Amino acid sequence: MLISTKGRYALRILVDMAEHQSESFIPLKEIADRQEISEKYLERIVKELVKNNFVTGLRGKGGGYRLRMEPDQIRVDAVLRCMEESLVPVACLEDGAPPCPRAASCRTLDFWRGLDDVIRNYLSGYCLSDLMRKGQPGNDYII
Amino acid sequence: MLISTKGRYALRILVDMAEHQSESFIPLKEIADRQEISEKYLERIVKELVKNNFVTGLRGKGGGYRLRMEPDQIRVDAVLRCMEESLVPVACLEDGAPPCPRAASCRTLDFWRGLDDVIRNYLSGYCLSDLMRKGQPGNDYII
DNA sequence: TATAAACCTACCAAACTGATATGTAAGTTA
DNA sequence: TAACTTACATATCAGTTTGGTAGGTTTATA
Repeated sequence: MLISTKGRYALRILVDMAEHQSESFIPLKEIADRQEISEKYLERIVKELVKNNFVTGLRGKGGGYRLRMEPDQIRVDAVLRCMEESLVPVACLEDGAPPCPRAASCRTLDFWRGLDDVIRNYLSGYCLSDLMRKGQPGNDYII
Repeated sequence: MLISTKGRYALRILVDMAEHQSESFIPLKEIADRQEISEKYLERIVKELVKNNFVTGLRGKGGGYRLRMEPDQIRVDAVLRCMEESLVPVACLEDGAPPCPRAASCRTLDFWRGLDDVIRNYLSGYCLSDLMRKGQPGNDYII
């Protein structure tokens, strides 16, 4: 599986926050209830989102989490990349991977690179606001 | 990882066979040597290829494996699909998956479907002969 | 009969996945 | 100040997948 629950849940959390944006903070319990995901598991995920500056947390009563950027400034691939640490379809293309000695003569490498490009391309076209309105990117204000 | 070594090795095995096609059979040891993959591990992979009718095996001295179809009749996605049993980027889209009760209201489902489409589309455009000449599909006879 | 090959079955270590459990720290309100 | 609420921290864990290895059996050829 290219994308695990961590990546999927992270997106759902952020979309949820975006759709319930206000001055105040949203407690994780609220999101967990709405999204029907265990609060404890969400904690682990939100932690990453905090570390990567997508959201801020505030402790104590009235606390919770809040987006740190506007939904149209949060790129989906950036979110996924911080949760998954690799969105590459095959091991050969891994970022830190040792250079394959067969690369020059490999018949399949270009094929995998093409697949990687296609995936990258798709992912880079979306930001959080695109997911909120369930439309395709670039289709703003069509009504 | 979307594609494991099994899928990758399977493609390399088939390309290797295609490039060394003849009347006779190619022993697995030969392929293993050329591809620098353990013969024992290849056994497991070729077994699937036999079961799925991509290759035939012949036992005994002078035996080995041989393609059962022309390289331009073997689609890459068919090969991968029989090795990986799922080429879907997220669990929600799994074939046998129980229908998600949140599907109707899910903000991310369409996004994932789009990703799946893009991947499917790319994979379905290639067959073994495309990999042999390291070109793009449809670029036949440019020289 | 010796040999080479496919074929078969079982096992295994390491990593990854998807969590749960049990706290502690920091704010808010009565 | 005590109670409460919330984020934040750390450890553990069961199950699955991945990428193999080991050892043996069957079938064909020379």
